[in-house]
Amino acid sequence: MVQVNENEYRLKFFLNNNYNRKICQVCQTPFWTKDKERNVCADIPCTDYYFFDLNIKSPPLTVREARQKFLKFFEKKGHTIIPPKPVLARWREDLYLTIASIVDFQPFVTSGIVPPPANPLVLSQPCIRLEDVDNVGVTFGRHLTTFEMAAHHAFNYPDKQIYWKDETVELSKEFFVEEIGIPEEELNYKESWWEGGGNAGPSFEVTVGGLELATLVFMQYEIKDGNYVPLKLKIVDTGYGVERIAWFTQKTPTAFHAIYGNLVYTFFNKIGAPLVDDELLKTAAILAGRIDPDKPETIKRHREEVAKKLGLDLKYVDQELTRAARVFQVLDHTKTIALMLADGLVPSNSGEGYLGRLLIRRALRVLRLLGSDIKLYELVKEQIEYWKEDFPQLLKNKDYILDVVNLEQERFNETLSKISLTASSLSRRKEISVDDLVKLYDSNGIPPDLLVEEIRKINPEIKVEVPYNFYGLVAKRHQTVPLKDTKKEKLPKDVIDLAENLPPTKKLYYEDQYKRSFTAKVVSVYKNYLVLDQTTFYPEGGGQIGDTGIIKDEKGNTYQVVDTQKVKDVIFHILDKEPSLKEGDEVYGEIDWQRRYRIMKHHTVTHVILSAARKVLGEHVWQAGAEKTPQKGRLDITHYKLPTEEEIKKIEDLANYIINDRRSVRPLIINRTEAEMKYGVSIYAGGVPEGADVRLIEIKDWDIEGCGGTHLSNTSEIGALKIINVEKIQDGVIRLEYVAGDVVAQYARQEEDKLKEISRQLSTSPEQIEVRLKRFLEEYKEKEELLNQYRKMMLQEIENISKKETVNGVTIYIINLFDEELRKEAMRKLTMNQKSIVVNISNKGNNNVVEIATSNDLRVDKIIEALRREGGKGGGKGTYGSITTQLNVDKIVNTIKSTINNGI
RNA sequence: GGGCCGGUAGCUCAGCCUGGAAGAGUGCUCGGUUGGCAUCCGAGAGGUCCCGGGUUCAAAUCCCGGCCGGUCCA
Repeated sequence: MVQVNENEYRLKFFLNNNYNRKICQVCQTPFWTKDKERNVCADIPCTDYYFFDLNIKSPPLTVREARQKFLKFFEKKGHTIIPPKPVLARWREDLYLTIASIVDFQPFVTSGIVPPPANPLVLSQPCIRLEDVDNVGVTFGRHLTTFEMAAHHAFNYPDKQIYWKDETVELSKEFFVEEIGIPEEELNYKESWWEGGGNAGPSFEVTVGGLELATLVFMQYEIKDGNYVPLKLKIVDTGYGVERIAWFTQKTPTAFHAIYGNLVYTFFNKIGAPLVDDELLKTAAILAGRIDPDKPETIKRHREEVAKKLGLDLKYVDQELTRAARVFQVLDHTKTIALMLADGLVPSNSGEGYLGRLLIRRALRVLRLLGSDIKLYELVKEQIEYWKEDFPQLLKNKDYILDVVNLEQERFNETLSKISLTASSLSRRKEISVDDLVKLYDSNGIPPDLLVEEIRKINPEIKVEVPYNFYGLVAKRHQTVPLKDTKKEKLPKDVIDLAENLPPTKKLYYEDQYKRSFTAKVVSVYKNYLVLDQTTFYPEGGGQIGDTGIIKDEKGNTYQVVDTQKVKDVIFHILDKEPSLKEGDEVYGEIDWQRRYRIMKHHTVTHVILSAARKVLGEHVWQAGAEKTPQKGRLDITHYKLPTEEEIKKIEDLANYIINDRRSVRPLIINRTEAEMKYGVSIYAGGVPEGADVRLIEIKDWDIEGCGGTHLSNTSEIGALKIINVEKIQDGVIRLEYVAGDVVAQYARQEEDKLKEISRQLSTSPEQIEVRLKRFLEEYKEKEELLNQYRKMMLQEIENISKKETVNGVTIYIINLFDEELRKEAMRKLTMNQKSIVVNISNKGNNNVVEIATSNDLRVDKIIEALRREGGKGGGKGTYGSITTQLNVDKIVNTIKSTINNGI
């Protein structure tokens, strides 16, 4: 940690209100309090939870009430309430999940590029953090995967100060004292330091009765090369734990009771787990601060302490708390699952989607350990019911959520079905190592606890143990040096460097998307890369490939533009050869319009299809990638199963309806914050653009999304759409390929040509191709049967066909069969009788390949050895061998005979 | 984004480490047993060992590349 100047924390507010700076006797952290007697920071693990014993004025608050109280209070204090963002941070390219309220404003607001939606503002942001997923339940509410972070933010610009440290601390004091009714002496402001996302600053943790109720962060530094550089934009970033406030006021046995109310009992009931005594749970919760998640043995100790304090049998306590912890874990996970899916997460085996699958599988595993056969979706349904007013998106996407949970359960069952097979094969061993368990879990997803349970059923004696830190060991297997992001650049490095010093190119294709030609001045020429002051050549971006065309100079030279690329705002025309141009020359440019127009059709139709897919498949559909070329369009969408043919037809029909409905298409450029507030984060489906303003493409009453591409001005120009291919490219991602406009005709022609070619090869007409093919296949089968009959005949006669000699009581058959199938059968048949050897000699290039088989009372070894001595190469084992040799047939046979003569 | 595991008969898989004739169970077909079913007995059909390349006299097996599936981690 950095050496922090003490004055950062020495606020006027503290000094004027008789707060004292103390040092915690346990953790040595300085903190501020009005209580002269206090010498511990009132935070776990320096103390146990003792807020149960505090007298506060507030009535018990549910999560919703706590949230409302917070929002209303800060609204009263001049803050504007803004709505929360989704739990999936899709406006961020470096994060999957919304882990804090400040994430909503990164990176564009926090870096000062765009203003916040209001200033100061207040919100309650549902967040998801999976770091502590292993600790949920066993700490009885200390750790959760989802929580609401209530926050008031103030953005202080050099020319516009809102408020800073004193006001922030005072606001928090007023909220806690006046609204929650906490005696001011119980408030503690722990000095702390916060760092994240390249920023840093001092912070206070507000602790009361063992609970950290809020953190107040003052973002005032940027970390540059290890140094702290003061920020121009100083941000008040606070985070109040809504669930903690609810628990604090309700004083229920555990935080789960406070968050979920009656749902706790519903879950115990539905899962079929007997309830656990409240007094036992409360004691466990009070002492939960003593658990150190990094030291699994502390969980064991925690239970011993609970048992001791209540004078109960440890085995009983352990059993009861284990059961309760598991039910709590299911409670927590099912809420998080519902929230993730409601915001459009599609479970997958990698990327964002895996986070959903992970939680679903953890929940399913725990249900199994609880011995419950309830369907997970029934529990998720309860969560939707419980939270529907707080998070309306749950109800809106209920069908999708339940459908996915059900499907995921089925998939997990398939994985689990491997357990019994694995268990029975492992149970024969005496001992199973932890390493084996880790490998099985890592590679095959077999949960160790379930596996061991199964193995013990077969073999109770076996030595096997699942260590407490099992999942830590799994994580260790994955610790590797992170590879540098090897982004594929479309331009060589020297060209990219060149762009650094060039002015941005004026984008004529935005002024008029239909513009085909233009004149411009040369800004820079490097090899065959040409930069102009303005251009109508569209550079590759947003999935739309770069334009091609021609550029002419005043001397009458014509250059082909083979591709167009950009580096930031500098556009490079890539020419077919190095031009004889210099800075300042005037040139004329013209894009290949036929090509570009097709690209535009494929681009606009992509937007039409995306919305059609959302309408048909569900709101969760998100663009995972796209490419538009003159030949076809390609759109990758997130969806949890391969769409049926019916669904694809519906999408196609719907899109064609919009095309025929002549919808206007127009670009609009608006401020990013305004765009987000108005249209939501779905405008980022195609990626997150840079800059303060975003360019949106609006198809009237149909679709709106951020896009930098060139578009038609009306959907009717698309003409027609045909989806030509649908495939699953990875778990949770479906690829659609399609053609539009006159390319549909081209595509039809291609298919027609293929059909004609096939017909030609089958010597028939396209009309009769099916009948012809059927006949053809029948004939093929008949021929094969015929061949088999001949083989059988040959086999029956094999003794007569082969050359037969007897040496030293051993019968030698010499054959020469090139049909491999027949040869093998023949060799088998002839070696059925004892004391027989079959030799097949066939020619291969200049060599003879000798295959030797014997009846099972003989061995080939000596013969092989003899032939090797004569220069052959090869080997064999038991009753079969083969060797390649230059010897002629007679020599081979003689060698074999003499070997047998000498005793085999 | 990265790691690991897998792809062999319709299905479930063994064989691969240590290269040498493609296997088991189940299902299927036929026959026997039975009043019929289950069971049992016997026979048979069924294979691009994922694809491509390399090493080798010889590749399901070893090496490299690709495709597909599973799984875990971030």
